[in-house]
Amino acid sequence: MTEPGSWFRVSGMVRRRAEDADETWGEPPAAMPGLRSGELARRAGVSKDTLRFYERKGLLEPPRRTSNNYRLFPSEAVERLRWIRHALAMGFTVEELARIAGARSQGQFPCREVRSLAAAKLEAIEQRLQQMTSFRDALRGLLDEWTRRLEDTAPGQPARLLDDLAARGEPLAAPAFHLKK
Amino acid sequence: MTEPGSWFRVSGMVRRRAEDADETWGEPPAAMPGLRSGELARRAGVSKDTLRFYERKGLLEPPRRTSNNYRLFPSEAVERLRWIRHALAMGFTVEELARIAGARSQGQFPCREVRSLAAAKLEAIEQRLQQMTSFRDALRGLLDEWTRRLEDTAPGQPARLLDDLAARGEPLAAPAFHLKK
DNA sequence: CTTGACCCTGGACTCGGGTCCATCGTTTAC
DNA sequence: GTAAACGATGGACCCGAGTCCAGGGTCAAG
Repeated sequence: MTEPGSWFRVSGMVRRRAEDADETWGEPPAAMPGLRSGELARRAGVSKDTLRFYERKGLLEPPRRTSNNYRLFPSEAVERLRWIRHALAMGFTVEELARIAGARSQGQFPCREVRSLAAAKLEAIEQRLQQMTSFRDALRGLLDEWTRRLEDTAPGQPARLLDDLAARGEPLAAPAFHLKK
Repeated sequence: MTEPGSWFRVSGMVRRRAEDADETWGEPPAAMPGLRSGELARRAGVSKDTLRFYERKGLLEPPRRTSNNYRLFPSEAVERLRWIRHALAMGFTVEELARIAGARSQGQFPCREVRSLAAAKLEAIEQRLQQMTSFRDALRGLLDEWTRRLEDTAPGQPARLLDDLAARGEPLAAPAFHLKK
């Protein structure tokens, strides 16, 4: 179509500004004005779809586009994604991060909110830890007993292990944590 | 619309069998042949929908029906639901329970499987606990630091708390646990 | 005859954090 | 000129454990 190196877009659309010099294929140049999605995805260790997802959710602000509508992320986006991933790992939700990111892009620095959010997470996690710990203890006890019982039971015979569960009073713990996949 | 073929309700009603004597309203009679869904749901502390759900999933075996197609559960179902709830709380999945229940209704007693499943759960939980614990420690440390930093920062000024996250190496912990709802 | 309490059904919806897909456009290499 | 490799898009789909809904049937009492 148009020759590489000096290409105009048919009607109007004048490209060929110095900045765009690197909007071309090949190696990611050192002083490139930005990263395309694939590149960013690779560097940040997430999928391109995830990038789009974050963008939709307002967690990543819409990057500028090259003339052919490709996303061109600033290289800081890599860092941004790092903290997104850390924060998610911390238990922040995408929505919370979106709020923070939103405030930040409004020029605010919602650090106090961030901190109180984090404090709340800590709280939640402590609680969860307690639950899980007592749950683990109960489970461990149960297992020990089952093991003993199985030793006394001929193979193929019922040991009715599960009935022990029903025998206990309330459920061991609230089913409040999801073991993920 | 009287589903054809299911429990043939021909032109006349085939009611009035001795067993159906109690299929009537009012108090749950003492020696009733079974519980209707609402009653069971209430006694077991789950919703009727949940009962249907468990039934669909093979976790509860299909109860017999009264002549008007109402479910009539044996009263042991209450116990059954107790262990279901306990087991779910333990981290068993519905599917696992369905397998166990299936084996059991085949006349097998998969106690050893049950135990090893439980052992796996314990394992998973221990792991999760470790993750969460180290995560909590990191988060706590971060919070402390943030607090200190905020004290040194004028209100409205950036403290860039989140940047700390990105500064760290790998994500604090795998985002492997869901904090539920 | 109506009201209200109870029951049935299949299928859609929920939540969170993405993933997958079909279909399309753009650029480079053979 | 044509395939390969990248990019874009909206929308459907996934997991798990249920919940909710619309549209019906059944029964006793007033």
